[in-house]
Amino acid sequence: MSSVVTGSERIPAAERREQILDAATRVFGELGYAGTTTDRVAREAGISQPYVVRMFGTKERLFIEVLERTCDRILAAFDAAVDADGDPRPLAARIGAAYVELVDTDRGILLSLMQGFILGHDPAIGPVARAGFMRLFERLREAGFGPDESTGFMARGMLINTLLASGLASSIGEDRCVSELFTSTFGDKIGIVAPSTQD
Amino acid sequence: MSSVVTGSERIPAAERREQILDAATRVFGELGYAGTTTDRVAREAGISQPYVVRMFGTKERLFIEVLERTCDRILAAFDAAVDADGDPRPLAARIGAAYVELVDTDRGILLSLMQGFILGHDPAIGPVARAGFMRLFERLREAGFGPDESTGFMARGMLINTLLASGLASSIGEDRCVSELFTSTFGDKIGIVAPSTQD
DNA sequence: GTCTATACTAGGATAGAC
DNA sequence: GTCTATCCTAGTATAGAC
Repeated sequence: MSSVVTGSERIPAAERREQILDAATRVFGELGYAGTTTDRVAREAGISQPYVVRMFGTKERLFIEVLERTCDRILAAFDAAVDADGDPRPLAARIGAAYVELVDTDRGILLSLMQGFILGHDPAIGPVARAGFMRLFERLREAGFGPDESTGFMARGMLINTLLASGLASSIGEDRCVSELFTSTFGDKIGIVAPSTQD
Repeated sequence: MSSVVTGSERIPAAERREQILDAATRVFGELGYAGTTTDRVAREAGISQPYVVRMFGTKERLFIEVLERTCDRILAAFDAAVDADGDPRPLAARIGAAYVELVDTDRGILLSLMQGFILGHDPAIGPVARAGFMRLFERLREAGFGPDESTGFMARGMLINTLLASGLASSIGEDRCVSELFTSTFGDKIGIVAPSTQD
């Protein structure tokens, strides 16, 4: 659950920055770059719209910061999975699980990254998104996976992102085919995405 | 190569409709729903902005029509691959190749569909996008593929869409890792996405 | 560090002529 | 069937007070 900010006390800039980035990650993930307004981000962060702009210069720069932070976090999750010696599962299973668990921790991370990827045309954002994508791929290669296996990982990741973004998860249980699809995609981790009954 | 319309003679509504849908498919695919302006679509179709709105009512409806048409075309390509008795390759290879070849025919199709998937939050567009996604999945199931295999197909499709949208294709040859990734993703069909040398 | 007020532009949609 | 003119809202960004 992401902490929803309410008031607007006078707090250190660095901390406010993080709050804004958290809010922006959620909103960009849901509405995309063009669909997001700085005002919406501001309200979710509990501050005024001009302050968001003041702090990041432009909406574009805000998005780029979100993208980079997002990518860093996924890499950190990969690294943690690689270094988890206590875990008896094979490396591939650990990294896969780490990615799926990010959905639970903060799905804005995966969604905003996905939004960045499909913005390749944009002269400022495109290069950042492409670099992020390749950093993820390269990290898999460095972890010892071959080209095909790494590509397979990325493919499954893109499917996960798309399923989350599309909102299909809420039809699990209603539609037999959707259930099949999610079971194949998430395996025993399906509980993370399946909506609770009292929705 | 998509035919770029220039003039604006008086032509039958049905034909104009198709021109607009073609243009809209391209533009939505590149810029996303929120990022696309009806004016841009109009200019690409060689007509005035109000006429686009006049013909489709709202930008939202235009996008929904694009989405549905797009989905129909992909299903048609799948069906053609299933029914291709002359082709000696196994069914899985034929369907995979059919999807990749759509990139060549009209990459706007894949991109605009992807843009729809990512818009699940939208109350009007979300349901259409989800239905489209499931139609594709179900068609694979009907063609005889199991849940896991069908899911694998969708995953590879989402990766292809993401790679196209991100614009990474233009770095093939420049970056060793990018080349690896594209070779793994597109196999011997890589020529379709690789940019020609005199770019 | 944070706000209010506001300037300015873009863009969807409508009216109505031809 | 298609255009021009235009309305109106939304949204980024700036100025400047507190």
